[in-house]
Amino acid sequence: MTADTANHENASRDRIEQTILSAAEQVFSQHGYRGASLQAIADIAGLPKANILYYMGSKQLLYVRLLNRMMNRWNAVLEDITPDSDPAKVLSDFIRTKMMLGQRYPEGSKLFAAEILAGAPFLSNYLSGELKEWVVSRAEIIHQWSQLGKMDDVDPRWLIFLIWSATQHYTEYSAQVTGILGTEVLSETDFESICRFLEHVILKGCGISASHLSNDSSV
Amino acid sequence: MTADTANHENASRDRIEQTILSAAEQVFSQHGYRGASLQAIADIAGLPKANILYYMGSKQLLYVRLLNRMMNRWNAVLEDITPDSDPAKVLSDFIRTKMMLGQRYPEGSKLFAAEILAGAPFLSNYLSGELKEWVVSRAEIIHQWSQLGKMDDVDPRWLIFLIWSATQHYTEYSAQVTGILGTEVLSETDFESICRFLEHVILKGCGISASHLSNDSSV
DNA sequence: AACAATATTGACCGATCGGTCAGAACAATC
DNA sequence: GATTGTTCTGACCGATCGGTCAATATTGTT
Repeated sequence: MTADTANHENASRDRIEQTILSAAEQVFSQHGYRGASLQAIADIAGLPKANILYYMGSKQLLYVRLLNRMMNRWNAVLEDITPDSDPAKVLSDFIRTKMMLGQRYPEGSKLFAAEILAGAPFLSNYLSGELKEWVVSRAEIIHQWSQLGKMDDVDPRWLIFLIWSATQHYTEYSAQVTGILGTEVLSETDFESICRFLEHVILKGCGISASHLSNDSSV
Repeated sequence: MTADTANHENASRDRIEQTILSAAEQVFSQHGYRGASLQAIADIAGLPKANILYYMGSKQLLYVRLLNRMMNRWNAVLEDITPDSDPAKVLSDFIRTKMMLGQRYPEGSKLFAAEILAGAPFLSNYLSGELKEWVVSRAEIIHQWSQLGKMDDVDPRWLIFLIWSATQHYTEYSAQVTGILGTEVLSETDFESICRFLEHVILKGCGISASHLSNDSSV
């Protein structure tokens, strides 16, 4: 054990761990915690099963590590809004950011969805703690927007849930969406069309004038 | 084997099968196909595992039977709309019906969601067949509403997906919703508030005047 | 009562599950 | 080149997986 055990920079170990995490994300996102097997993860990673456990300790440690990695990616969203912010800009940014996060981390998003479907056994503290506080604080600011006459007096919690669900749908239900559209993946054109549609409907539906959007003629 | 094998009315058998289906719906909806075990289903049903297989044949047959049962519950939604229909009434009915279906069959809805998350291995034909045709035909009618000036010229497919996702969210993400709200279940007041919110935002967002809604002051 | 059909279930099967461990292989230091 | 610490992995463990089956219990018919 060298002196810099904690902060040593072992590139080989990091690369292997990333390989395992990526493989595990695929399997967990498709089959959930119970349905995933370490053997399947090992096969995708191209490593013997014992090697997975050598690096990750246990199935559960690997799983919660993936959950934490995904939650960290969601930070910094809607973090710096104030009552003075422009609802049109904030909400359309929110919509686009969430859509892009889903496109960027589809497996991570599905992993999170599967965890919630299972009743969130590993995330109940997070949901009723950090995330609840995040929603409550954002909701207060949105409510102030309403009182300032910037938008309709809608319940901010339902608005947040609406944007979450509408954007997540295209990653977590990608199998349904592509099956119905008849394409393998969502095209860039469709992606842009969906973003414009959501911005149009949600902003207009909340009585927000699209101040900074000049080209909203075609949705 | 009696003469009326196909249409005999064995109440005992029906009751047992319903017990098994109900127990299986719980387990499959939480853990997906792979993660569910026949032993867990048997324990909830209060029957020995061999009895489950005697009635259902196999794990896969039991699973597809649950999928079919759930899909049948979704029929008759938006079936009788025409270009002459009132978009406000049709869409608000659509929203409320989907919200109620999610509340009525939470396990079935989650089962469906888990199947989609896994890549829809048992439903790909249904998605690209029946369901695709359903969406295309409904989209055509909605598009005609736009051309008749009844609503904005939005892409009907994204509108359908929006209503699906926004309503499903409260059943499939119930663990997240209740964790954030701090309540165990969704109250009747919240349910009504959500319905009104979605009607308000989606109808207004699509440029539909709420003709038959007299009390939309508080959303 | 006798017989046939159906329902029930404990015992068992090979396969796979998550996890352990001893030892081989490898790398770094002296 | 010997020593030491780390990485790697085949073999193995008890438990559980979906599924089979023979034996038993129950029910229905005559």
